[in-house]
Amino acid sequence: MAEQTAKKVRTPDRILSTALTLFNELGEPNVTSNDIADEMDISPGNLHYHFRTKSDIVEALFARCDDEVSGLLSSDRDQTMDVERAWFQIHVLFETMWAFRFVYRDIAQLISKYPNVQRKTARLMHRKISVLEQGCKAFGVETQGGEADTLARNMTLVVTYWLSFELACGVEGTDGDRFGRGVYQVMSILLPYLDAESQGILQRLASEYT
Amino acid sequence: MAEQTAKKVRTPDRILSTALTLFNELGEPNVTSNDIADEMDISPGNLHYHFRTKSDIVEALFARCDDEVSGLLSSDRDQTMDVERAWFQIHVLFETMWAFRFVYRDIAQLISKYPNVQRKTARLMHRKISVLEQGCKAFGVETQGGEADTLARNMTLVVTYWLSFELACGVEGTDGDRFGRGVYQVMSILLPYLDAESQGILQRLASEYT
DNA sequence: GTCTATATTAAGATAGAC
DNA sequence: GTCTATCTTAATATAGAC
Repeated sequence: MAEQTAKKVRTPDRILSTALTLFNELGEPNVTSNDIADEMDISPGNLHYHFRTKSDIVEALFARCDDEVSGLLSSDRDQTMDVERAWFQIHVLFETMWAFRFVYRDIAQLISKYPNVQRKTARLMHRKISVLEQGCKAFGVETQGGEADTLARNMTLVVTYWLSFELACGVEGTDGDRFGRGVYQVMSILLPYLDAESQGILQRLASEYT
Repeated sequence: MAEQTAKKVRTPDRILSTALTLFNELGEPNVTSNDIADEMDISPGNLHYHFRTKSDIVEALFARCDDEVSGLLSSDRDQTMDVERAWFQIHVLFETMWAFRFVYRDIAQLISKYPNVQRKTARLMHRKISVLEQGCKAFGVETQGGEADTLARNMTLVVTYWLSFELACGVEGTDGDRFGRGVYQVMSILLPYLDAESQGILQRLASEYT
């Protein structure tokens, strides 16, 4: 044990982080298990010793992604809500999704191949909607007539597919501050429902971050 | 020629329509050229005679999809705009996208595999944004400060990814009137910017179609 | 135009030595 | 734990007969 901690990063972890890098860069379907082994300078046999199949790697990474996003959704629930906090939380969400962007890019493909992904994704989507609906209500959006639900669905959709959308539009991969635009795009759905002061804060944040 | 029109549908067309059905049902990456041949009860060799590669089939279908959506975007530009017309046009857009849903489901994958798809998709996205921006302006959304642009981007995003979103949420495939919700979801972004009368019409349409 | 039969390639998985 | 070498399978592409 003491020896293990002293040693370099364990091979299983290196496999996962190398796979994540390649998946993000090239798309999961375009990366073979041999590509991963090559990139790490280990043999395919060795890779197979740690993860019997490529599916195991994908599912491990997906589970990690699901955990991290899930964690973000459950934090700070009893805090008071204001525009700055919302901006910040959505920004953090984007950072995490960026770290696992292959998941969101190829989600349909992953869903059709892995039953676990299908289940967890549906669950997470509904949690996102519900968290954002609470957020909308905290900003005073009407609760009767389902307006908060409609808004929350749109916000969830924009959060989830913003990176895919930029890819489809052919936006260059300036990974630096690419999230500002996305955060604003999400928050702008809420804009007409905010009071004048909050609107001002949102506009200020937008001009600072884009 | 006269003989051809008398005959049954030509094989190349049957290949395309069978491929489209299977791609939509199972996802393009999960359908092999042999699956297509099997489904049609022709031999793989015969299929290959008409389309040298599977890529050729995919690109032909994508081009057709691009053409149809493109056509919808350029129609009726000088007509006056009202809520009912907008609703109808977005509904037609959904129907076409539904007919080619494999394209939108696996767009990232297609983009990374086919350079043509990348180019055409980026172009189409920008046209969508621009058409919807004109629409927003026709409904009186402020043109200074880029509000119309922000709204149009969100609407484009929701139009484009609504079907993927429902898939990810685990919504059952009730292909009947599944578009009403989507159309409302798109139009709801515009809702706060409409005058009272238009808002009423939109709400009526929403309750009729969902 | 359509078939049968076969070749090519590449991904994924395994066996056994070190 | 790691390697080399090999096997299986499946997708795709081709050749040549009818």
